[in-house]
Amino acid sequence: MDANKIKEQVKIRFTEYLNENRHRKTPERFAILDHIYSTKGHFNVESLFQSMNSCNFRVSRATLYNTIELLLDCGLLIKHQFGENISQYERAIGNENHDHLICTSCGKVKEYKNGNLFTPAQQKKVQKFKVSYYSMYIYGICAKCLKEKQQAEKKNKSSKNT
Amino acid sequence: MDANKIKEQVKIRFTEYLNENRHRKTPERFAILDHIYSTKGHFNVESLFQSMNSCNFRVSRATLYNTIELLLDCGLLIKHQFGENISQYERAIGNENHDHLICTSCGKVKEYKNGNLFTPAQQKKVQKFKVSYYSMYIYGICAKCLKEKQQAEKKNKSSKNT
DNA sequence: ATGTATGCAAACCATTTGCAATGAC
DNA sequence: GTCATTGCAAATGGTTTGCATACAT
Repeated sequence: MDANKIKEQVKIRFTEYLNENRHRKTPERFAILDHIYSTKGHFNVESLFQSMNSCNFRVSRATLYNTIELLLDCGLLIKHQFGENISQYERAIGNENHDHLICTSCGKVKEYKNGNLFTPAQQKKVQKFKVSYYSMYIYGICAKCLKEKQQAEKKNKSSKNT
Repeated sequence: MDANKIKEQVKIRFTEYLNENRHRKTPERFAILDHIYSTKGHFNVESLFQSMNSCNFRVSRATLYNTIELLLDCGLLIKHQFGENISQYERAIGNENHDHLICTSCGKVKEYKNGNLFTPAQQKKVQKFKVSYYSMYIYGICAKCLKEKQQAEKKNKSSKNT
């Protein structure tokens, strides 16, 4: 039951994040996190909305967007935009890092697990997939924002102890 | 004047593409291609619209979208979506392949030219940029679409000689 | 009690679509 | 002359926003 271990871990991490940032620990937020970590593949807001409502838990789209924002911010969720105008998401933890093969004709996305060894320039055909170009996106925090964030945290902590 | 050489080349390639696909060679299409290949960085439809109209050439947004579609299809243009809901584009030829550093806080995008040597897992700090995750997107044509495309081409050629 | 989070509905805005006029073939 | 392409304006649809209500603190 590795899956449940991961669920516990991410719940702890999310709780910490909410505490640190003075956000409320609402049932909706934890339900959404749990639901997201119950599947491995990509999803979008609409499919998550359908899936949650039909299954057991009633949430509004607004809350989904809101919570997704938080999960992105604390690094538990990854956002993708594969050319379509619908944002795709996937859980960040317990998913090995993988490349994405995106067909520019039909838009289908295949995952391609290959460690970090893949160098597209050297290898023009992958799994019967004709590569036309590739992009490496590295998401993170730039120096300026990091500095601001650290200052905000410092301020936050000092006011906590007031 | 390497830039002009590139402009010539892409113009030839675009002409070939238009011929092959029985699309008309309108002045708008070539003006847009030329304009795109006059700058190196990222742009979006709005900025291209402003830039073209203010400079010299009057085009509608609809035509921009239309032409961009063609340029994407024939591999002369690359489309990016960096989390925002505005699509970004950049010329595909004469731009060395580069990674993109995207700040998840302020949304700014920096280019990071480093051949294909960069392995983020091994190197967590790049240029004072705190990496939280990365994605490699490989765009191309999947086997199914490639087959369909080849069949369509065959059909196209036979009808050409009728 | 206080004020953040939720849910609903309306607003937003990049992109797409419909259609009459234009112009490439 | 024919029909794809253009340009305009309206429609679309994912996402955001405003606000009254609910509920975590």
